[in-house]
Amino acid sequence: MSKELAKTYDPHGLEDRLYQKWLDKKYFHAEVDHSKTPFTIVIPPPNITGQLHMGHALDNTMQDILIRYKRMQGYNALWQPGTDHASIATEVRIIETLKQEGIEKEDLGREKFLERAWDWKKEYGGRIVEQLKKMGSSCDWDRERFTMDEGCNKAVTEVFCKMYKKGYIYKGSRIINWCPVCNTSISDAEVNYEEQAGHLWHIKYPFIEKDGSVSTTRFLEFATTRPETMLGDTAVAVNPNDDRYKALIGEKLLLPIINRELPIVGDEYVDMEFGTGVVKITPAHDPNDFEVGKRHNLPEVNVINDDATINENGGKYCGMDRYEARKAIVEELQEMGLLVKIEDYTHNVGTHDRCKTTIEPLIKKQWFVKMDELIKPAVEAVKNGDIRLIPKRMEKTYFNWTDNIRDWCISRQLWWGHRIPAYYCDACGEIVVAKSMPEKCPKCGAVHFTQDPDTLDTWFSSALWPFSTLGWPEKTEDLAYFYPTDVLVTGYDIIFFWVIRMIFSGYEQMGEKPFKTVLFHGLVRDSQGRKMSKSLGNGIDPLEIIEQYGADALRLTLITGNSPGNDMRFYYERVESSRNFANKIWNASRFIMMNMEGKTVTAPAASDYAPVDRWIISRLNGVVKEVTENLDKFELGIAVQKVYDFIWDEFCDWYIEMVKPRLYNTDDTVSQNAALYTLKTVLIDALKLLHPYMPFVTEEIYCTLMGSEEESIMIASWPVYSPEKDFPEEERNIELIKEAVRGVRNVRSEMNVPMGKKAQIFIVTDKQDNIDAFEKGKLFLSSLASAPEVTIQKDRTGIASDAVSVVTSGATIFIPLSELIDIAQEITRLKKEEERLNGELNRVNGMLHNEKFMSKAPAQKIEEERGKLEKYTHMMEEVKERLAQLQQINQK
RNA sequence: GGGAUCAUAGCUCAGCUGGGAGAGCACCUGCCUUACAAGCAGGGGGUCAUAGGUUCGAGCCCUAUUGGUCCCACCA
Repeated sequence: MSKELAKTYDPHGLEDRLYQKWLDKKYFHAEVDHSKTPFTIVIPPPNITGQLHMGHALDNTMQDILIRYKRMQGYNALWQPGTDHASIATEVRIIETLKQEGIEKEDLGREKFLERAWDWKKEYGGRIVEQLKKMGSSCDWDRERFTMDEGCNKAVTEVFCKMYKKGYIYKGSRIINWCPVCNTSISDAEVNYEEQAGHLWHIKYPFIEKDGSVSTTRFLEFATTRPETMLGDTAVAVNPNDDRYKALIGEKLLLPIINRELPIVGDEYVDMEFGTGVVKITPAHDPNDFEVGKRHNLPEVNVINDDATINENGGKYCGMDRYEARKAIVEELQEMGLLVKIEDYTHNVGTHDRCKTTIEPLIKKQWFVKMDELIKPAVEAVKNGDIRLIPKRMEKTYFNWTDNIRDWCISRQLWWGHRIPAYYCDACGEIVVAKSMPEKCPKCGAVHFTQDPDTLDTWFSSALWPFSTLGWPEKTEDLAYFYPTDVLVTGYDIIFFWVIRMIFSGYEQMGEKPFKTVLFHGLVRDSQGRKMSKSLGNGIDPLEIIEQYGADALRLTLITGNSPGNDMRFYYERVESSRNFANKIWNASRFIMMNMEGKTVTAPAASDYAPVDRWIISRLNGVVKEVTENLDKFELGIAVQKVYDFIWDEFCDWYIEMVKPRLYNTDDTVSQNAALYTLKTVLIDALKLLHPYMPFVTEEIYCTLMGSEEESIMIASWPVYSPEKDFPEEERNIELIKEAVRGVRNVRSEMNVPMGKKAQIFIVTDKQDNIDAFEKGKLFLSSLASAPEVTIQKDRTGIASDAVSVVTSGATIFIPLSELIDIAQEITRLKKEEERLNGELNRVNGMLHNEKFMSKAPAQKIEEERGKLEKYTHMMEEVKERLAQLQQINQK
């Protein structure tokens, strides 16, 4: 033994040391190897601005579990890591720091700004990676990538040019979501709708009569939540089926303040039930009005600047902020007598998910990805099961988005990101999309070009992540071997941002899905179920938890009792119990090693194993089978629960205790060796099953047990279920003994017999099988049941009639404790037992006498129930007989 | 408006294809039994939201209702 384990489990100093060892040994590294089957996961790249939070911790633990499991199973496991440039998030952060220095982004200029951004990346980009390492993540760090590294840039340019040629990328003037604070367009997915208290202003516009005069008597009333946009009104719409208004279609109204003529148009978009059934149409500042405008060829009058102030089209309101203008316009309308009323009204307002600013719909020239064709294979893949979403219900969310998909606005008015590879001829304005600055204009022959100033949506490059990280657009061996990847693990909150976009990009660029399975997890919430957020200050720092309890405890906590796609609450108490579990294995291992000290433990002959050895081997075998199946079905929480129960309950609380007498008996070294060997081998396999979840503590124990730091559990082979290790006979027999032990303990506890007080027990059964079973378990039965003497016999000969009796399915156990027994109390206890058995018998009999059950239930089920009937009948007889006896004594 | 999801022990949650209700924590009782008090042994506690239905059999499947959470749409 190279060293001993410390007395208490302490993760400090252990985790960093082992992680370094794994790195040094290159265990995380994967190379193309055609003799092995690849298993690949690409990491959802964390933002370079990011700090490790509980979401990352959960996400990475799940991936690490899968990767470690598959690696142990002999797969060529690659966990591809990297980080995301997070264009807008990073740019905002840099602007903030610049502001602190009193510098504006524009003053610095694009080039200097990008220098700052790269400095930032260098300084903070590595931070999140170091934090992932603290979690124990077994990523292949030699392959670490960045969405703006050379390879990814190449992939982005390639895709952009390819899709432009195909007509899938186009530049168009459309209404887009504009963030006046970030000063950029954003995609639909980046808009959050928030309920806000506002008002509904009822306004009326006067008719322009046929003679051209403005009516002083005829008005048309409507309601709006945004009065300031009236400056851009170019029509008023009514529903053509609306009897109240259809005759008015074609007539004209006067837009007050601006004095613009507005036609009344008929459009079915107008809801007759809502408000007055009349809608003012502002094509330049409302997505729906934009559509109406297109249908009726209405002019688009833009009245709002990029910074959300009113522009020159707003007449005297020019220069005012949108909310200031709102106030002023309402006042003016009131003075003109055109304001009918103001109602309180709560409605949903679109806000930018990054900065929470109310977005402003504006018509802008932007770049778009045409989605209708691209989305088809992505829909098909999920429909036909080529890509599996776990849990399955996520498919609904997925289809909900794909069915209503709109073109994706990909251009951003930002500097930090992939610059759009579009060049404009300085002479004629011709657009050339190319991988580099063109030499001369294909249209006019001029040689000077200006590159489009915009950058791409950050998700454009993330969409390519599963193949860009493997070398695409080059045809690399890595790509051929590791693509498509196996599992994508991520939160359900980025299905639209990322998952769908990776899927259609994979099919479009690679002609193949990017991954076979998507495993979703939920959010980690605080103990009160609230989202962890900076503003609430309720975030729990995973690094602090690791510092306090260790990464293993954190990992176990995040996985236990968690099922795919479900949110979970985080409690310190749960981490503590996870840490306690680590301590439990630690001490069990310590105990086993202490007992092996100075002995050479060898594989025993098959006949030297005790039944209890075969029992735990068989139980382990069953657990191996189930846990493997659960892991294959991505049921990580269920799997680890089984490992936990096996280790703590069956292995520690039962097997170790059962085996102690043999360990302490130096006379029978054969039996002692069998026990030690079983302890050791079962422990090793249990550690292996646990390793993906708790990599550090399992590695530390494993190496100590093996006596060498050169060993590693993470490259050891995963336990395999084997039918030869099934011992149903021993499982049954040991279960009988456990039941007997529990029965004795139960009675002793009820009667307040202290541990120290030993009492002889008699085990009575007329079944030879059971006698044999108890006979073989006699040794540990005695210690577990605090009985100095255990007598096994076929009848009650020689047992005091006032002994306490416990009826179990294998035998009736008598404990002669005459000085303690209270006959009346004993009768009550047995009557309760009789009642219970009666209930059981009624249930079983009910089933077995039900003709329909007998004819329809599976034969196996019927057999099962028959077995129970026999068992309970026998137990009932025992109880009745015992009761009769006691009642007799009581009468004396 | 459309959809998803949840409702199980005091709390937080498991419960995989329907076949006798589980865990952790908390609580009560007794134990420092030489691996572990971060522990051991024992115990209490659930009409599985409500009402119907399908089935020999429902926590699980179907329908409706109530309450909570979330996503999508965005009727001015």
